Amino acid sequence: MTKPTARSSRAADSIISQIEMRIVSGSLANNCPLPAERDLMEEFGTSRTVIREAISALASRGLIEAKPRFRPIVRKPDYSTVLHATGTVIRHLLTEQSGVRNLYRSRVFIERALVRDAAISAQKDDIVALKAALAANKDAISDSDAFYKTDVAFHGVLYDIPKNPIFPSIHQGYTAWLAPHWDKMPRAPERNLSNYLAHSAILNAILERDPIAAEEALEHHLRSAWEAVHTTFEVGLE
Amino acid sequence: MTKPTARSSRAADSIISQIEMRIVSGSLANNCPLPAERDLMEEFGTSRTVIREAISALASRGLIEAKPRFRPIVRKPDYSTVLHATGTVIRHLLTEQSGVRNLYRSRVFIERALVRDAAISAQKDDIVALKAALAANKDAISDSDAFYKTDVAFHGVLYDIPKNPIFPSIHQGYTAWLAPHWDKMPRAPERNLSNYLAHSAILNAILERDPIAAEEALEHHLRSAWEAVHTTFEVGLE
DNA sequence: TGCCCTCTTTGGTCATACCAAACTAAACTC
DNA sequence: GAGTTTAGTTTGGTATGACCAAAGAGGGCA
Repeated sequence: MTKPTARSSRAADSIISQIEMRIVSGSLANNCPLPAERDLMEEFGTSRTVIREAISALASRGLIEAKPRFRPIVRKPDYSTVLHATGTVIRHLLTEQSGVRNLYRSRVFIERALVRDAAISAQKDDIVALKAALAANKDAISDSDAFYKTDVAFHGVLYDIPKNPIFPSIHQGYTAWLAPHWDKMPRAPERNLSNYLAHSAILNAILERDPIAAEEALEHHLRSAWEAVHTTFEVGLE
Repeated sequence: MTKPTARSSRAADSIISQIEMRIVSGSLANNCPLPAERDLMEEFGTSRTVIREAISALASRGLIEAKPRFRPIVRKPDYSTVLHATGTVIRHLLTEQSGVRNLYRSRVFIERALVRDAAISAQKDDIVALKAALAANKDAISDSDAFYKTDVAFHGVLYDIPKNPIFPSIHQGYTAWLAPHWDKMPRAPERNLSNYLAHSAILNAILERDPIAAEEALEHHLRSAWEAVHTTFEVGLE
C-alpha cells in the first residue's frame, strides 16, 4: 500500500517535507507561528504560489493550523491530530446509516475488550479513577448536559486503563464522530439514572474481577444506548 | 471537539464542500477525472488559485487523487481512503520507538479480542477461510516473501470475522504502518515455521471454542514476533 | 495607564503569462 | 487500412505582480 502514485515534478512536495522535518525536529517550535509566506518564499526560492500550496497541504494534514487571516501555527502531530484531520472524511462515511452502525459496533467491540482487561488487571489508580467518574455520574443525574459529559468521561477512563495513548484518541474519535447523532437523542433524568446504574454494574464487575460479567454489563449498556438512539433515528429519518 | 477554529473568508472552503457533495452524491462519478481547472474556475466564478487550493485540499483528504501532471481522479471515500490519507502523519508518530510499541500493543489488544470472539462465535465460512489461510501458510514456509503475504492474510481473516468493514481497514493500517519496521527483520524458514505453528495453535483453539486458549495463543504469537523485531531494532538503532 | 487612530504587515484572491507534459487528431508510412 | 509519427491543442505546475481587508504594531492623546 501507500504506493508512490506520482513521481517527479511538484515543487511543493519538497517544501512540504522540509517544513515537515523542521516541525518534527523542533526547529519550528510547536504552537508557534510559521514564518510569513513571503519570507518562506524567499527562503525556499520559489513563488508564493508554491509556498501557499505547501502550507495548505500541511494544514490539511494537521501539522499546522491555519486560521483564515492569521499566521499558521505549528502543531506537532499526535494521535488527536490524526483523528481531527480525518474527521471530515469519516463524517462522509457516517452519512449512510450502516456507517454509524459499524462505527458503533466497533466501539462496542473495543470497550468490551477494555472492560474485560480492566476486570482482569485494573490497578489501584484505575479503580480510583473509575469510582470518581462514577461518583461524578451520580451527582449529575439531574442535569442532562452535565451528565453527558460525565458519561463520556466514565467511558474515557476505560480507555485510559491500558496506558496506551492511542486508546484515549480512539475514544475522542468515537465521541466526536458519534456525537452528532447522539445529540439528536432527547435526554432525560430517567435515562441518566439507568446509564448511571449501568456504569455502576460495570464497575462492580470490574471490582469483583469478573471479566465475563463486566463484558456483559457493558454490552448491555451500549446495546440499550444504541436502541435509544436508533429509535430516535428511525423516527427522524424516514 | 472539531471546533470551527476559523470563520468567514476563504473562498476555497465553499468550493471544497460543493465538490465534496458532488462526489458523495455521485454527481461526480467515482474513478472519473475531475473537470479541468479552468472549467471549474469558470463554473464557480473564481480564480484558478482558489480552484487549485480546493483541489489540493480535497486531494490531501483523499477524496480525489492528484497525480502531478494528470487530471485529478475522483475517489469516493471509504475506510481505506481514511487510512491512506492519515498515513503520512501516522508515520511521524512512529519515528519514536514508543510510537511503534504503542501501535503494536493496540494491535495485540484488538487481535486478542478478535480471536476471543472468533472462538466464541465464528461461523462455518469463517472457519473455512481460516483453514484455507493456514494451508496457504504451510505451503509458503519455504518461501519467506510468499510466507509474509500469507501471514498477513491469515491475520486478515481474523479482521474479516466481525463482518464490519472497519476492521479490515484497521488491519490494512497495521500492516502498512508496521511494515517498514517489520521489513528490517531478516526472515527465515525456521521463523516461518514457528509462525505457522502459532497460527495453527490459534486456529485449533478457535475450533475447540476455547476463547482463553485462543487469546493466549495469539498473545504468545504476537509477543514473540515483537521480540524478534525488537531485538533487530535495538541492534539497528543504537 | 489606557484608549483610539495611523501605518505596516500579511494572508486571501485575482489576472496573466509561460513552460512542459499529456492529449488529440491529422498526416504519413508500410 | 492498421499502426505509427508528428504537429497542434489542452491542461496542470509555477512565477509575477497587484490589490484588498483584516491583524498587528506604534504612537499620540486624554
